[in-house]
Amino acid sequence: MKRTIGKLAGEAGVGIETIRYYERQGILPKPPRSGRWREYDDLALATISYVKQAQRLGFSLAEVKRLQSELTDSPSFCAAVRATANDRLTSVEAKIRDLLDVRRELRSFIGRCASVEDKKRCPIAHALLRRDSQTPHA
Amino acid sequence: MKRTIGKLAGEAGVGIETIRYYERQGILPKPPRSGRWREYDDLALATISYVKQAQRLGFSLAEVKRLQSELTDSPSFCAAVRATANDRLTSVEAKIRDLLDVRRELRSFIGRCASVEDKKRCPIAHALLRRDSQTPHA
DNA sequence: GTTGCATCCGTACCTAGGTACGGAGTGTAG
DNA sequence: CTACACTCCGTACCTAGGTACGGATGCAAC
Repeated sequence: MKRTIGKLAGEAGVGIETIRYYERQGILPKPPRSGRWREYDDLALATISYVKQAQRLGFSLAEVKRLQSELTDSPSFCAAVRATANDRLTSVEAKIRDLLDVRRELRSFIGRCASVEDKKRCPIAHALLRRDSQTPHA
Repeated sequence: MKRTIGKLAGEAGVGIETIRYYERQGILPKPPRSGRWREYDDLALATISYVKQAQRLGFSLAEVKRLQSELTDSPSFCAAVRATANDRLTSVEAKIRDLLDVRRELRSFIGRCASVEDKKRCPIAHALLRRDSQTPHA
């Protein structure tokens, strides 16, 4: 099935400008034209949905593009995909650890904060205070 | 203790340009000058370290700035800080859930991927494939 | 008394992933 | 035939948090 850019955008759930952007970035190939207009097939739709899936998993467009090159150039494409996914898994796990730390600190902070109602006794207040009086009518 | 911008930058572990940027953004007040040069006191150092701590917990500079205004304007500064921290906690928890999902999907993907060595049988390969042949010597 | 580092300021640039704009051409429905 | 929607292209703009540049000036040491 053939469709114009607007149809494809609707089916893929992205904006028209996004598709043209992917084409500029080399993520989507330049499609054939029917006269002036880009003409997309089902493969283009599948490509966009793979890109979106990859983004959801945290891959950048640059990584997607690199995998595309490896697909054509490298005999060990599957190994390259696994390596990329493993790298990503490692950084996701690091990020999870970070966020668990942040959660712990936030909870502790909220607990301490709840016990101080007077901002004059709050150390945060002192450090955040803007001393605009140092620059009067400036 | 008084120091110039370069000294302050060194003590706070940030760049000189970062301090001038914070000043432009209204995060740091305009300091007094000794002649041409900015002159910072210990409070400026404490402010930067609070900002850095806030950033580590995921607050944006805009949120830091908003809290500063509330500090001067609102009698319930402590409540505002707690509300901001609670919002942040909620979004951190959401992000943790997202990342746990992503981790699960990545692991499953890597497992499936490991069982396919031939890229001709890989569905990813088909969707990522660049069909550059459609635009020869362009 | 000059060498050399620090600082001044305004402005432009960077990443990532798009989004918006403007003016022109074109396909299609009524 | 005339609206009107759709598409074309290049280019500028957006967020967030800085970073870099360049020419001028000042301070301090040798």
